Amino acid sequence: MGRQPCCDKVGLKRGTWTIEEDHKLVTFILNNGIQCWRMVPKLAGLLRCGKSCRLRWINYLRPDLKRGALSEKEENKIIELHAHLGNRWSKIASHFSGRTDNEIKNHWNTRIKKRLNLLGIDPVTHKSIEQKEKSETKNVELNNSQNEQENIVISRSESDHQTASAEAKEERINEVIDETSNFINNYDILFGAGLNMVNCYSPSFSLEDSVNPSTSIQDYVAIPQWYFDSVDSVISWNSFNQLGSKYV
DNA sequence: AAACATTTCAACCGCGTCGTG
DNA sequence: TCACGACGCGGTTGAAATGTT
Repeated sequence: MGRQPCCDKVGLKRGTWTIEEDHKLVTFILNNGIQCWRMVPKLAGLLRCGKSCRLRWINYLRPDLKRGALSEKEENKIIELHAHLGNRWSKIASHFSGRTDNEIKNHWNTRIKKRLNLLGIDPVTHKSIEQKEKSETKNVELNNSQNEQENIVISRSESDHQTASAEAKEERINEVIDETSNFINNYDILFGAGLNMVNCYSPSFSLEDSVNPSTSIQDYVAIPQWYFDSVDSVISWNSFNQLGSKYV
């Protein structure tokens, strides 16, 4: 058989965590580490499922978490990374020490999306909204013209058909190249990061190619997290109590 | 001061992947 | 190889906080 079930959900507590629960979870993890999330709530004396404990620890209780709002520099880095990685929040978060995927995702959905929209950039495609609309119109026109061409081509010879189709493809490729270079120029002006977007479109592109040249690669690599020898070496309960004041 | 609207973000849900027996 | 279950991830929800009228 496979592994044992994570938890039976009957009788388990849900919703906002209390200070007491946080205290129990932090004490347990700092003293024992995490072998298996399924066992954590039982051993820590919590009426929560392992999944809930994991989430609480990762998103809120980890001692290495940064507190406070994301800086504009961090925001810009998120935007850059999102342009390459899309909604892969955990991948994006791995480029920031002390920030969680949930935090970045929330920040993206509540603030960055709006900021990009205000700047006239589509947050999904990272294209200029105006150009995106143009591009969509062009695509419709292109499809229509292709349909027309196809109707005409039916009566043409096979070789004529191939020529028309190749021309339409070439035209479309040129359009995409124009749109891409315009967008890259606009994006570079907006964020001024020296972002080498051209490389994004090359087959050999890697994330290392795209980073700001003034930033070392190490800045983009998440520091390995929380290896604990003892509770006292990492966090004191005085500092934890300060965190706890958030709830009062 | 109260009522209502909007924003924020912690927590949950469901799914895909991977490990185990 | 298969079935089962833990884990991790991304999308979504809803309560609390904040802003506006």
